[in-house]
Amino acid sequence: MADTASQSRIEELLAGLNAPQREAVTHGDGPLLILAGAGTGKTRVLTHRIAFLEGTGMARANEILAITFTNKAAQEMRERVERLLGRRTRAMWVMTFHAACARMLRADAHRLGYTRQFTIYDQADARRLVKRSLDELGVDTKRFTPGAVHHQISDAKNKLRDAEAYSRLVGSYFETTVADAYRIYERELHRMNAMDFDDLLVNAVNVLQLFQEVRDRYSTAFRHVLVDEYQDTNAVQYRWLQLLASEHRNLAVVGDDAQSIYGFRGADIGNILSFEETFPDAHVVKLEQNYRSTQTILSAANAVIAHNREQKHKSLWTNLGQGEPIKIRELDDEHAEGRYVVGEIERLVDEGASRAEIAVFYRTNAQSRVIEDTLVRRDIAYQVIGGTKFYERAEVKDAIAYLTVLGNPQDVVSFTRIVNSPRRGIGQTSLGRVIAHADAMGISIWQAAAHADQVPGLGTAAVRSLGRFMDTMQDLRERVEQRVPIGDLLESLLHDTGYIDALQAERTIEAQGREENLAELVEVAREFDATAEEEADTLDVFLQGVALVADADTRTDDEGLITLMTIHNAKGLEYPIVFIAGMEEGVFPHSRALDEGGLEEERRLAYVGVTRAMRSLYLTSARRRAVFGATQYGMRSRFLDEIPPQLTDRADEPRIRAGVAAQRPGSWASSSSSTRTETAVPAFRMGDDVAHAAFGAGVVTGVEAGGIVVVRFAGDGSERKLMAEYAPITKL
DNA sequence: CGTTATCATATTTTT
DNA sequence: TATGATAACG
Repeated sequence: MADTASQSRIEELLAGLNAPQREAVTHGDGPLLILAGAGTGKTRVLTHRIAFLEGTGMARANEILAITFTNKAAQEMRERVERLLGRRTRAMWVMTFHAACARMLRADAHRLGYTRQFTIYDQADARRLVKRSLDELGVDTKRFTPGAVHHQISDAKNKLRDAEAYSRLVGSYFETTVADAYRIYERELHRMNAMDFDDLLVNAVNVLQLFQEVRDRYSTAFRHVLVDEYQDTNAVQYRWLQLLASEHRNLAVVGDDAQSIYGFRGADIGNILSFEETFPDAHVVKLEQNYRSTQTILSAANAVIAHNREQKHKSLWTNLGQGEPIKIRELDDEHAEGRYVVGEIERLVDEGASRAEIAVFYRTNAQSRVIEDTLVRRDIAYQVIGGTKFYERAEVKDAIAYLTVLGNPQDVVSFTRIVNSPRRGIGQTSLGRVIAHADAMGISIWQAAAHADQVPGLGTAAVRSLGRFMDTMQDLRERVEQRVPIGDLLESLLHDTGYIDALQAERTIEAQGREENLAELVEVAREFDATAEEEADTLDVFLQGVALVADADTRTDDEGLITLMTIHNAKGLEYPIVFIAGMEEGVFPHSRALDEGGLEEERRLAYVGVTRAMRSLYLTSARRRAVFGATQYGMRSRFLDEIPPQLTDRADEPRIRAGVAAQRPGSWASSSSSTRTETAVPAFRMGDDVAHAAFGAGVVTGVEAGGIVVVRFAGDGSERKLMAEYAPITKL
């Protein structure tokens, strides 16, 4: 490794890193803990370290395992490493926990009684199966919702407790019910040759633990294991990492305990807090210099997080200067809050800010609606991150389920999904008979359906309908065996099964949208076909890949779009200008978190939110907010009070120094917003003819409280609710 | 079997 | 306020 060319390449690699970053990058063998505060360049350190290991010959590409939580992060990491190294890195395992486990399991799941085409169930599939398990037990699924039960099961799995271990630990009636459901659920999953997300991890650990030769194979192969966002790992992931790093002990983890916000999903902050106890010889590096935010923002974040007990002390600093104070505004209600936020956005854009630089965060998705309404009214383009995801859309899931059944004939959940979609006249009763018959005979659902005439009690219409359906499926399966490209397969599938026809028959805008989504899915498949190697079993590789993709990276950096999202979704991102709305007790911190002792995690969430901001930060709250229809009065969030006043500009309080206070004595928000809406009400009456800038001519069909008028528009016949004062409407 | 009406119910969610 | 699930009806 000592030739001059590579020597200079390494120097280049290290140039521009600060001292602790360089220390982390160049660390040799042995466990390494990198405590990286927000915005301190942790991805940089990770990618440079990988490049360093490879560049110096300390590890070859196929000896490196780099783990992330999201596909996006994995993709980005690979790209950055490739840019640093100046070459492709196909042999390197840079992927999510789940993808790595799925890949291992495709090779070794047969040892646990699965085939390599096992199906991966997402949360919705899993919940459906839990429901069936509960039904089998005769449990009232209203008292014990499948969601809650699945959450409990998932939690157990994440702690490496199987059904037996779980049942030994529990006492309450709810828990014993869960234990019974857990047992049936596991049995069913296995019988269907299916795994849920948690199983990917659990079964990977099982394979490694039960089969010495498998463990040896992987633990020898991976000379260096690197993990991103280590604070979010749970017990299974921890165990999996331990097994893989057992041979070389080169485990490098990067994380920030202050950003652990997925405890409700089983993430164990203890993994990072006790890393040094687990690995007494661990080298620890702290990254505290932040390259993102102003010192004011960092000081606020530091001050808030200081209120937590459980933490590794860190103190973020920057040389970017103080910057402007944090603006804290208290408004009357959520509408006034929305108007304030949008008003500020308009002002900032007028002053030259790009819309893409602005983000609005909130604690719960429900909060987005009011803000969206206001943005629509003011005609400001925006995008919401996190809504319904591409792969969770019904039509996409249907199409995937069709493919899944072709590969895995035992998969009852997928079969159930597609058998009557589009409508074929095979209802619950008929399907139930087929399933019961399959169970009784010990055959797959596919086989039972293929011989529908032998299913007892099935009506002639159902037999005929099933026969037609299975004929189509049989033909499609032959095409799978002929290795038809997946794009083509999918396309003919959608036509042969009548799916497209049914959508077209609907003649609605939504159906058209669904068709477009399906076209996009075909496109995804075509891309896969184009890049796939000439290997066997491409269908299951495609399906398992698709199952592990959350959203199709819809996050666009479109120039003209304001971005709205929950704070959870904001982790890892940065924006010059950030608004956090709903800073009230009960909303943020969320009431449910308060009940369950999750205050520290809420505070970490606040820390994450605040540290996303580069230049300007706005924190807003509403004195009054409609929650589920009813008005609630919430106190300002405690997190606001944890920010030292000298860092803030609070318009609702007399400021210590003159200036702002002189210009606005008293409450700024209450006087303006409430009076404005009330004066606007009498302007419109039922029956008034009006004109709207965008929708055209219409007639007022109703007047509601809060200055809202209902207008039916002549153009498209639609009826819309508009804010009289803000909507661009005029009386004729 | 499919449609409609009513009622309960309501964080956050990388895979 | 909105959605989703079940119950009753056609």
